[in-house]
This record gives sequence, structure tokens and C-alpha cells, in this order.
Amino acid sequence: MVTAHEGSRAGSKAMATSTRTDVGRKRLGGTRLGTRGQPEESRAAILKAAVGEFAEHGVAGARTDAIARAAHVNKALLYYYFKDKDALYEAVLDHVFSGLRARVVPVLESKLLPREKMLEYLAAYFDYIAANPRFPRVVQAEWTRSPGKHTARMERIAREYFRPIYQKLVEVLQAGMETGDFRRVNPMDFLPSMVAVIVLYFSAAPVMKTLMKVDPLSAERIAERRAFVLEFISAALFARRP
Amino acid sequence: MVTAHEGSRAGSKAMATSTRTDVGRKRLGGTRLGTRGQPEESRAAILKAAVGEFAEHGVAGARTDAIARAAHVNKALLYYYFKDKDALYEAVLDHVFSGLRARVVPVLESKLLPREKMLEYLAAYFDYIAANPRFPRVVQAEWTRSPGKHTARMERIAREYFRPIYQKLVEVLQAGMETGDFRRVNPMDFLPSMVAVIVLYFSAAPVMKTLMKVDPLSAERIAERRAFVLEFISAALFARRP
DNA sequence: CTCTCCTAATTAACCAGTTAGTTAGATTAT
DNA sequence: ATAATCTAACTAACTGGTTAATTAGGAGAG
Repeated sequence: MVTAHEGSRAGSKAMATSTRTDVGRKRLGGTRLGTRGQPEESRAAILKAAVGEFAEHGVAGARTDAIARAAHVNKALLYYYFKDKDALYEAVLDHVFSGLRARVVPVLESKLLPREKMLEYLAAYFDYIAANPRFPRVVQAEWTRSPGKHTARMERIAREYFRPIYQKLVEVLQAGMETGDFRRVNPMDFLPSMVAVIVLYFSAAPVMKTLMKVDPLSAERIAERRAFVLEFISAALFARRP
Repeated sequence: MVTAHEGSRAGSKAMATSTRTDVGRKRLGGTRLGTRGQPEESRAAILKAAVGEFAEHGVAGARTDAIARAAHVNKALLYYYFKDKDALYEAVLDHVFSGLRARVVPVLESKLLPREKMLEYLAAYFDYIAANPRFPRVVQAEWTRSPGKHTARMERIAREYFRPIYQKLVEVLQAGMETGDFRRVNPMDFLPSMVAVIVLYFSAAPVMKTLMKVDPLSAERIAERRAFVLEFISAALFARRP
């Protein structure tokens, strides 16, 4: 028996073969799809379903059966593609953070001036989360626990994704402070606060829906929120010119 | 058989009777404590242990056996004092939020001017969380899930704790904006952002420990963080006088 | 071109360990 | 006694993970 989950990302070019829409897995008209069909589609479907389950119920509360059902796939297939529930969660984390990194690093490596670079960074971060509002919930599901083997995983995530971005942001801050564009702030305090303002709005969206009458995830509301976040951080960071 | 978990807060004055330290329930020297001993102490021990478990593992990941063990109490006693795991979690939420309300509402009802009142509010909020760094994690464990019967509970919590505080804060903001002390902000955006900045630092403490070399919960670090938060919100909210 | 055989992809059925919750009774203060 | 407080032992249901078997696309032989 051969499993697919060892070796990084086997056969990822297969993605382009089928032009069929991702209705995928459903058996329509008696034709039995799903057998020897689209391996990469299956993997993707599982991952997507896992995002939903983990976001909704947390990592311990997530049911592998439910993930399989949502992905229109047999449960054993989860274990064919991923070692176990935990590895699946780790794959989800990688999916989330590599996506963020892809959006954000180009901005940080651009030649913009500190002010503009910071604003572009914020916008890119915000837009990525706004396009995937469940991601903060998925992350915070595990993000908050301290001990155990979680630590090892968290350290990897931190090393691979956070640290490089963090480092570049520190440089932006220092540059801006030197030119006098930015107020003097401690990066260790300021940067997490930026993340907090962007992220918590989305992870708290369910509660906010019960608290306000507006839908916090409606397009207009999100546009407003976006403007606010940029304004808010600007006010907190940019020096007032005399 | 009689259970204690119906009727709100039965016999809560018993708390003051015993001056003994809360080593409590351990059977030391053959004396069998725990039987008809300190009912309110048992309840409190369970609640405290539950806070720890829920913070560490989330609501689904929390093990009732572990809670009982940590409280030095038989598991069945959980079900004597609380209807079920879910009710226990609800009790924990009430514990957390009533504590917060108790600290924060007096400030909001004081006669301070908008600027000072807002700063006092922030300080009170921050200090409460800093004294109980696990609380944000307990809350966010469930705070993020949308559907199901969670909704009913969330609505109760929102109505009972959030809404009154929120309302008072809106008034403070409006007063400050009218006097020109505050910049013009949308409360619906500004207030959650304040919470975000205070709270996320603590719920993310585990990750931050792996990211920075400093312990994010050390006394000095927390003092620094406190100053930063006040400064940060001030910069974002207070109008620059020309 | 087609018949085999190989193998990746997929599934139905199952199992062993766990876990929330229960029961029937014990202990003790009043 | 009687009722409040507490416990050891038990169970019903669930859940992560496994297994053995199945399906069909493709490669090579003829």
C-alpha cells in the first residue's frame, strides 16, 4: 500500500488537466467520478473542507468525518493524503500562511518609502484576510495553546513565516523613525498591535453580528473597515508634521 | 438525589468561613476532606480548574476528567454543581465577564472627562486581563464560532455584559468628539480595535514567546506593554491640538 | 489495436481507545 | 433522621485511525 502524504507536494502540475468545474466529486448521471479521478482536486477539496471545520469547531472539536463529508470524499482518503488529523491541520496552517506571505513579501521588498510601504503592507494583509475571513479563526484555534508538541509546530511556523516578515517590518519601522516620518515605537509592541487590529475584527465577526445590527462581513462594511484600519494605524504611527 | 446547579448562585456567603489555604481537597494525614466539607470552595476550585483547562485546550479539547483532577475533586462533582460541560463553560464565561464588568463599569460611571475616562477605562481593562492572562484564551476558544446553540449563549453574554459597556463607551466617544478632544471615529470600528490591542497580546503570548527572546508575560514586559497600549490608543484617538 | 497487468486513487466496514455523563451509595453536619 | 456533599465504578456513544478490497487509467506485449 502506498500513501501520498510523504514527500512534499507530489505531482502538483496535474492541477491543469481538467477544465471541468470543481463540482467534482459528486456522482452525476450515474457516471462514477471520484475513482482514479483528480488526485490534486481531492487534496484541495479536503484542505478547503478542513479550513471550514477547523474554523468552526477548533482543532479538537473538528470531526474528521465531517471534513470528509464536506469534501465529498471517503474519510480514509484523509489518511491517504495526510498522516493524521494533526498533519492535516498543519497543512492548513501552511496553506494559510504561505498565501499571506505571497501577498505581503513583494510589498515589503518593493522600493516604496516607509509610509507608503507600511500602508501597502496593511492593505495587502487586510485584503488577504478579508478574502478569507475564516483564516483568523483557523489560526487562533490553536495559536493560543502553549505546551505540548504544538510548540514544535508553532516554532516552525514562526521561523518560516513570521520571523522573515517581522524582520522586514522592523526595518521599515526603523527607516521611518529615522526619517522622522514615524513616531518612535517599540516594534515588539507595535507590530502585534497592527495584526490585532486587522485580524480580530474578522475572528470576532460572529459575536459582532449579534452585537450590531449590520452584517460585519458585508461588502460595504468591509470597505469601511478597511478605510478605518488604514486611518487608525496611520494616526497611531505617523508623526504629526509641525 | 439533589443537585446544586439549578437556582442562581446558592449560598455564596459560605466563602468566608474557612481561613484555611486552598490546598483544600487533598487528603492529608488520613483525614478525609471533601465530604461535606467546603461546598463553595469545591465549586470555586472546579471553576478555577475549568478556566485552566478551557484556556489550554479550548472547549472541545478540554477533558472533564482533567478538570476534576486539577480541582482535586471527583468528576461526578462537576455534574453535581454544573449541568454539563457546556454549562460549566458558561459559568466560566460569566465569571470572566462579571469580573471585567465589576472593574470597568465604575470607571465609566465616574465623573471624569472623556480623555481621562477613556484612559482609566483602558487601564482598568488592561490590568484585569494582565492579572488573568488566561481569560482571553478562554473566551476566544468559543467566541469565534458562529452557528449552533452557541449563538443563544453568545447573545446572552452580549446582552448582559457587552451591550451596556459598549453603550457607555459610545457616549464617552461622542462626548470627546463634541468637545474636540477626540478625532472623529466610528465607534463600531474604534471600540473593537481597542479591545483587540489589549487582548490579542495576551492570547498570542504563547506564540510570541517563541518569536521573541523575552518572556511576554514577565512583570517588566507587561508594564512596558501597558504604557504602550495607553500611548497607542491615545495617539489613535486624541486630536492634535494646533 | 487490444488484451494484461500494474498501480494510484478510492471506498465500505470495522475497531480500539476515549470521553461525557450516570448511578447507586457513602459520609457527615444539623 | 434528613438533606447536603461527595465518591468509586460503570456505561453508552463517539471518534480517530486502520484494513482489506475495489476501481479504472495507463504502459507494455503481442
